[in-house]
Amino acid sequence: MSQSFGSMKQKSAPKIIDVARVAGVSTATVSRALSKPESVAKSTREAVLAAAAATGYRINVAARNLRSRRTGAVVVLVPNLGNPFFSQILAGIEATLSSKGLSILMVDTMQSGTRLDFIREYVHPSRADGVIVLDGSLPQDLLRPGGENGKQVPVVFACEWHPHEDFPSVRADNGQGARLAIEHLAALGHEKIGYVNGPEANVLSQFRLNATKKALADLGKTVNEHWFLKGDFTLQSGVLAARKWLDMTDRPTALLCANDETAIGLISELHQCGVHVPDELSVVGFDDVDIAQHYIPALTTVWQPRFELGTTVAQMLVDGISQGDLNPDAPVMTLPVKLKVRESTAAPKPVASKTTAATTAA
Amino acid sequence: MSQSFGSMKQKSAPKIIDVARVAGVSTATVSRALSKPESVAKSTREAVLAAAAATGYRINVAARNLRSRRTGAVVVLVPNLGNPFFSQILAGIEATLSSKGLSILMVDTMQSGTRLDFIREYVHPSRADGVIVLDGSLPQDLLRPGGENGKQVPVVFACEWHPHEDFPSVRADNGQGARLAIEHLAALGHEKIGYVNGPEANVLSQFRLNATKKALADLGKTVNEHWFLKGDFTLQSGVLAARKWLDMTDRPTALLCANDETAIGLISELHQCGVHVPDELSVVGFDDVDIAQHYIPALTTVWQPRFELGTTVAQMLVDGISQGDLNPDAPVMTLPVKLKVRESTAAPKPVASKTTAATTAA
DNA sequence: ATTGCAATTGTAATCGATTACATATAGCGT
DNA sequence: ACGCTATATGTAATCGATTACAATTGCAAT
Repeated sequence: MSQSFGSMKQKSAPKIIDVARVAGVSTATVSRALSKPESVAKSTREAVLAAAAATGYRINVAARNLRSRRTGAVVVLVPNLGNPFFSQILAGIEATLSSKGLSILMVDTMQSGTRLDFIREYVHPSRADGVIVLDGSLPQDLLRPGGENGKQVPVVFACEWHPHEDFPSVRADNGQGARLAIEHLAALGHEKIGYVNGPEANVLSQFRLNATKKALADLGKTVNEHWFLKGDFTLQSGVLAARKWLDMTDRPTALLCANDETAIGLISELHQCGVHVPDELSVVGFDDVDIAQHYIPALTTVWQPRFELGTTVAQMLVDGISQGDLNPDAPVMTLPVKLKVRESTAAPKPVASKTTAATTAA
Repeated sequence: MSQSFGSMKQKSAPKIIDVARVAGVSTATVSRALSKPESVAKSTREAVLAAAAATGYRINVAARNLRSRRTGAVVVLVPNLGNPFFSQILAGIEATLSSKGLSILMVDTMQSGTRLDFIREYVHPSRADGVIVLDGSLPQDLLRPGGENGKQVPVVFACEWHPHEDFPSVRADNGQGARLAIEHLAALGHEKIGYVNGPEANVLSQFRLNATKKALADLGKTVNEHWFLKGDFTLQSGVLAARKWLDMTDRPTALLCANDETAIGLISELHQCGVHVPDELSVVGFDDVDIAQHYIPALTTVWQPRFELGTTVAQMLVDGISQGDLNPDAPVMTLPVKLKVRESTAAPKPVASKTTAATTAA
């Protein structure tokens, strides 16, 4: 009854030569039939496919990669996988890359932050065919390895970018987003408009901040530095911003936040303190995360095409990989944004102390 | 002035033999010095390391993988990368795997859903050293490939699992979570308690649903099928649940939702319709996503240790990989949950029609 | 019939590391 | 001094596919 008789030998995984034998052709033909089907005769192709199916053949990726000097993988450097903002972008990247047969090596630059060498490992032709960077604050030499010797891995940026380098990149029109938000607030009648920034070192923070100031200036509004608060994109930084706002003597009547998390943290803390949005303060977010329209109040915010950002940057990289080179003239694609006006913004409430209310009357 | 003189030959990437030459040793020694440093004399090791640094040597991963019959990669099958619920878990997985030098191949089973073969590609020893599955609804044969021939890839589940298979898995104590939620509602005085389910096919949905019914029964509460609504974990399904609740003649006074998204969609839609939570309906979520405590009202919900779920499942897999085998007795780890009582739950409002209010008085 | 070209297929070198096995050296007990 | 073991290193086979190059075949044009 024992099953361990000799004939039951553990046949190891079938290799290309096994398929070749079954199909009655050479390994070269099998390889071609599988990877470049149009280069073999129809009858041969069918025989090979049948043999592959019969033997249960599965290609050994390492062997192929070694010989063909590619990896079939793209490294994605994410600042913080725990941040839901990136999930839609990643989904877009995944959709495009997987449709091209490329796999995704996901690296969290925050987790791995202590060991830059760990990240450096991945930015290398033997590791990946290309790199997508969602983190604008990585040291530049990490992405331009080697210098003179050997080929570089194509690198593209999405969302964030390196201000002083010219890598190809795809981004949302952050400047336009800030401008739309400020114009919306101005149109509602706000004169005293502030801003809650993201991390100072972050290129998006800087860009949105500058665009905000410019838009305010263009509209002839006061740019009061006291109304420009620091933050770091987290819910908690919104909470802190709320407390700072409460402590102010001369409060802005509207705040644009560097992202939705900040806006939500801000509104929630104000709510805890009995301050109502938008009655006492108008708040605008940035990104239009899924929750935004279901927040209470529904958040007025700048929508970004996050999924498309992902698909676009992935496509850009795929094109670059297949062309062999990527930086003809470092294209920068800027995708349009939209302002979603919802319930967290309203006209400022008439100020009791001043008699500006009178001016409203004819 | 031309730079293109002959001596400026394009030196290709240095290989192990180049390092060996510089260090004055054999390739075998270089390999050992780099991967098993303790097996080589101290002086040699230093010489090799210096030579590696001098030449700028970077290992060719494909070559190593081919020879050593491993991949250094773990496949993570995510149901939906766009869903922020998974980001914390992924971050935990990333933290643990990257600390072990394993890279992550991220595959979105929803994106790739139309082509199961695409996913099958990844569940193979030549592609990955192990697989972490966050999607309980994948066909089983996909994860148990081949059958008799060849070795299997170790597979572990996190969060979700296969009800009829015994893969090792790590999960939150969903039953306890549902029970805590129901007990909390009961303690507040609710008699009419309902539930908004997730996708019916989802194992979490089923589990939470059953635990909810059991908890209700144990407490002697009515289990009214009309109060058990369908859903699918999305914000939108919460919105629909709200409309169904509004349409009811005999409404429950409290609803437990299968996840936070549903709860938030529910509350936001009720808010739009002028119904106040928790005054007119108590709502409990599940998962404690970051936003939950900053929602208005702050969401009472069941907290799950998401990051730890990730680190734990990754560690389990790493152990399994190093032991060569994984399924000694298919361990199932259940991590504890906590109920976070916040502001979306309150005692039910006294019913006007009945005179039950009188019973409250002594 | 012969040559030339295109379409197919086969042969064998090759990708770059790891590792089984062989060899050399050093240390140590008797 | 001898043999024995442990440690360190070298030699060369090996992982499993791809692909340059050669060889074959069929067919059309001359």
